[in-house]
Amino acid sequence: MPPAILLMGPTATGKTGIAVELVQRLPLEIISVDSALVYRHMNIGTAKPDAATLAIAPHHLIDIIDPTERYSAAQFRHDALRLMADISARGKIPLLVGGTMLYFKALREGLSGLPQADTEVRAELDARAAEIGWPAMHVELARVDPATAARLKPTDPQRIQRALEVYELTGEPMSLLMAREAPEPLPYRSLPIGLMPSDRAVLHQRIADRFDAMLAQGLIEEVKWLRAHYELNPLMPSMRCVGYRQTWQYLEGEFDYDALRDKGLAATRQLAKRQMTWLRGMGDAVVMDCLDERLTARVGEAVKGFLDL
RNA sequence: GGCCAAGUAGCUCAGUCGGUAGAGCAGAGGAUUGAAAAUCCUUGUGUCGGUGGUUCGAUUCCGCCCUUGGCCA
Repeated sequence: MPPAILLMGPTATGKTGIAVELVQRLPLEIISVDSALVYRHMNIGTAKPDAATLAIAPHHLIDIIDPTERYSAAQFRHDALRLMADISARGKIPLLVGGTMLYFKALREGLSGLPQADTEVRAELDARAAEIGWPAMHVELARVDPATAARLKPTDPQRIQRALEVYELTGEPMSLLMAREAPEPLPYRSLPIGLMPSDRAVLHQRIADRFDAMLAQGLIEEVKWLRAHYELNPLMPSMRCVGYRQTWQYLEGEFDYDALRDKGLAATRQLAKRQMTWLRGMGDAVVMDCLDERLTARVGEAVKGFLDL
């Protein structure tokens, strides 16, 4: 199996910097594993690498859709596998870098053969839920797919909707479809590296500094621009991204500038925490301290060792 | 200097007609299969500003002091 490097870590741990270093020294090509970097014109709030950086270190899967569109873990896996095959065929090694842990999981473990999202079915389910409420929808799910209903909380609208959607689309319970055939694991020999901060407070400080920098660089202007150029609404995945959601609310007058900062910071910290929970659950990852001064060198060593260079 | 109001969990506050107190937010831990930077679950002992007094018992009532805001000088 061809080799691949996976560099995973929470937000604000310096993943991009390391990837840019590595790609200049080793025969690697970067694939972004990030559900927010896929959006065009969402640059400041996503901490997207700038044009100069991208010129030195091109990233695949950045700027591939408009903010009115949606992406998914399945779409990512499909795109990433295609790119990885191309890169390997070119004699290079794919370096997957990012913080969207579900995408990493989907890539590594595969996904079941389920139908993709269907806008119409979702709209119907939303309309019905607006009438009877999600707990009642959960009861309905229990009738057609008891196993999935038992696994889901009546308070989790997103997953209840997905399970009902799968049933609507296929006539079969999601739990059955998922049990029917095992997902296909990643056909690559991979080195998973996970970045974690040895001191949470330092990460929180970095997050604060970075969010302040985003505000100074014009995050609010960026969101205004997006609203002026696209038909957006606050329920779209792009506008639910950390920073964008809070800025949207600020622009709607829901709270003032200080609250925007506080809520933006809290949302970023919570994101980092969830990313770390994922990482702890990935037992096979080589964990490195992102606060280590020699981190880049250590990652370089690990990669070279793995590739036998 | 005088009068008034407020001082309770990291923050914003509720409450106890006297029996040592609870929400939201934040924080922490967890889940996670086509929205995942999403969605959801679990988690709250803190000299109730300080100090005297009344009382079987005070964070709650009374006195004094301190701090903060406002008004008057």
